[in-house]
Amino acid sequence: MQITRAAEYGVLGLTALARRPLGEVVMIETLCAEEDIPNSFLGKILQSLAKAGIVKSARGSGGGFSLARTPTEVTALEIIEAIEGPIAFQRCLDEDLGCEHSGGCALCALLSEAQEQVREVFGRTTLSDLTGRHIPNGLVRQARNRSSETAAPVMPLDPVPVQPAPAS
Amino acid sequence: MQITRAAEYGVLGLTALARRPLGEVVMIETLCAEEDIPNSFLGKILQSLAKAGIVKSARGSGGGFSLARTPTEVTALEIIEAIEGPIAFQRCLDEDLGCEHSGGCALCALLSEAQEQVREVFGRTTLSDLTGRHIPNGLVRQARNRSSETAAPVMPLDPVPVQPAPAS
DNA sequence: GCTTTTCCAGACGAATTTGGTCTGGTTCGC
DNA sequence: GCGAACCAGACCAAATTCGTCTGGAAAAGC
Ligand code: SF4
Ligand code: SF4
Repeated sequence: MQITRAAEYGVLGLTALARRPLGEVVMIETLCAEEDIPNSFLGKILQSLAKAGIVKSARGSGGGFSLARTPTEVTALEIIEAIEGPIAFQRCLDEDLGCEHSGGCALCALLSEAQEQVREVFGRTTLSDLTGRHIPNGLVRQARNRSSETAAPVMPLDPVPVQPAPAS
Repeated sequence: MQITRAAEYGVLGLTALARRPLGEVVMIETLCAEEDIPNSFLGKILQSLAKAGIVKSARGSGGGFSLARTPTEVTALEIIEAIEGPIAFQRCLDEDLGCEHSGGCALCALLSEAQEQVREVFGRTTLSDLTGRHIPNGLVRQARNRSSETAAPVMPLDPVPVQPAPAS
């Protein structure tokens, strides 16, 4: 009953991208550093996202990834399903597999209801919503490392030095 | 992003039990036949349910399992969490593991919201709700087998011969 | 007290999924 | 042409899932 790491990294990676002006091209390595994601893994994840038309990729020197749409028009549901495939709580709710009992199965009905709730929550949350209230995980870790050098054991999480919102 | 088979079988097994008068003792084998569940697997699942105080077990000849509470007082959430452990969409939402970024992580907030929705749906559905609208999977399979002998390809799912609701 | 029947506890293991890495390409800018 | 970057897929280790199996232990009946 967990979201996979791939989906988690995918969403986080996109917030890193969405934090920038629309259309800016960024290398995988940069995104990984900002959100603390294993480098080559994010590469693979972004490929799925590119196929789904959420990001655009540019090869060659000066290349990287950029958002294909504005962050307000990309939902978390799209991102997650692009990476993990359709959300399905059981095989009966998966289009491909199915279950012969699904007609009269009470559990199937219950799971279907729960699943719809999840899709609703993910579906109404856009990438820009997420980016707005997100503190880049990489920054958090850096701050923690610095403070441990200077002996303070717990980091107070001061006002965060995120880049100012794009004036749009 | 799936409910495990164990949880599925657990819920189905309990509907089989709840279909009977409260307190009736039934053997694993009988329950398995009714809902089409691998025999020894259900044994293990029922052990967790017994530890959680949802069913009572009786050893020896004439033994088996019985519900420890009325079906109206057992929620699907209890059943599922007794089997799978607490529902947690990510490590940050799991009490034991946790994640150091959880403070400022937007994804964590989103997953938390989705997860609460699921818990709400499961929490308000009782075992008696489920039993009420459930057609035992074993019966469905038997009917299918019979109809395939007599050549009818699709089974119409007639009014089902489930035992009448306990007059209570 | 012996036997039969049932659950109990946990070891065991095959299959699948997850969480990545690596390699050999391909495409682009220069 | 060269180097920087993505691309496609093979590959792999670890974890999890989905069970089975075995040797008990308790209860009932004789
Ligand atoms: S929940 Fe019911 S319908 Fe869905 S897979 Fe399980 S048995 Fe089949
Ligand atoms: S969602 Fe955010 S807080 Fe939760 S585990 Fe992932 S990084 Fe940590």
